[in-house]
Amino acid sequence: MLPLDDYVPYLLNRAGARIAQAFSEEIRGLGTTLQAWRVLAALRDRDNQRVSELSDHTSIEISTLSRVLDGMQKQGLIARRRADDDGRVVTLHVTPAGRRLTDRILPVAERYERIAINGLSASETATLKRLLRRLYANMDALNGKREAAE
Amino acid sequence: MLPLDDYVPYLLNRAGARIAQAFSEEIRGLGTTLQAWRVLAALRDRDNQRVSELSDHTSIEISTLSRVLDGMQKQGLIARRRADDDGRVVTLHVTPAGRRLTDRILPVAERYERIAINGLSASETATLKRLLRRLYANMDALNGKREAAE
DNA sequence: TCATGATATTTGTAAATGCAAATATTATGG
DNA sequence: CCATAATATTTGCATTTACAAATATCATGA
Repeated sequence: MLPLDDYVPYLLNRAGARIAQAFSEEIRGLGTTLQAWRVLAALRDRDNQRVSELSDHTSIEISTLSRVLDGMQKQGLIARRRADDDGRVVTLHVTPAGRRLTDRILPVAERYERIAINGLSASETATLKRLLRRLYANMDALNGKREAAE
Repeated sequence: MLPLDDYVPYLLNRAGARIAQAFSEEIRGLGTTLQAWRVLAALRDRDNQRVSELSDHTSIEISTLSRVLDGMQKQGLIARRRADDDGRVVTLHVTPAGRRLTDRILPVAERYERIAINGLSASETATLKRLLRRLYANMDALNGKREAAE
């Protein structure tokens, strides 16, 4: 049978797409993009990440991310630094301008979180977050298995 | 504060991206794409949808969708038909070949649903679905408000 | 130490995407 | 009935994206 609105990947995509769409439109007014925000948010969580880590934390494919970083660097939002202990690794750093932009986006991000979970109780929100983390872990386990098989 | 993994849009995107990624890779072996599957799944739910409805149900931007439909039409998976009561409207129909492809993707889709919700109880799964529908409705309400303001 | 393989990132290139404009058709008010 | 506005879809075009290949650096074992 499988009606569409009982299919988790569909529900997930649908909700995510709507939030991303609305949020993107809004921060366009701040002269930036959703992808750039994902990078800034990840680096706010922890600065000094390497490109591959950032790719993981933002869900941006690594070669795409490389070019997103080009753009952000040109805008002076981030800086690339070559790791001194391993010359292959590039680490990313938020500049003061990047921090200022982050601070302007943050209230918007917080507002969209509130809009998204509007009408959910605190316990429902906590459950939602827990289940979403579990979904991610489930998919991640699958990835691990596939890589191990190679 | 806002740590990233406590932020609903982030958790949503992250889980959705992982599922989409794994599923895409898999159905590539069937000679098709995630976007095409979204169209087929939506039309399986209800055939005869117009382009704008399909855009809504698949979360594919309408001009992008128009070209996805071009490709699927060339592959003989769907047919376009002009509505006889309104010449502006184009409705979409799955062909027998499209149905055969759908039948081959369906078991894969069902498997990914199972993988995603692995470890969740039936009641947790039901809760997850309910909360995701609510999130979508919340964002949709926002859209409605914005359009009404114009 | 040197050759070979592994890892991290970037770049080449073709395809996908999305905004805005164009096109086609229908609805509405005078 | 006609002009104008509204609606549905497609197309022009610049940007973004992703796969594969290239590049740069490091690790390993003979």
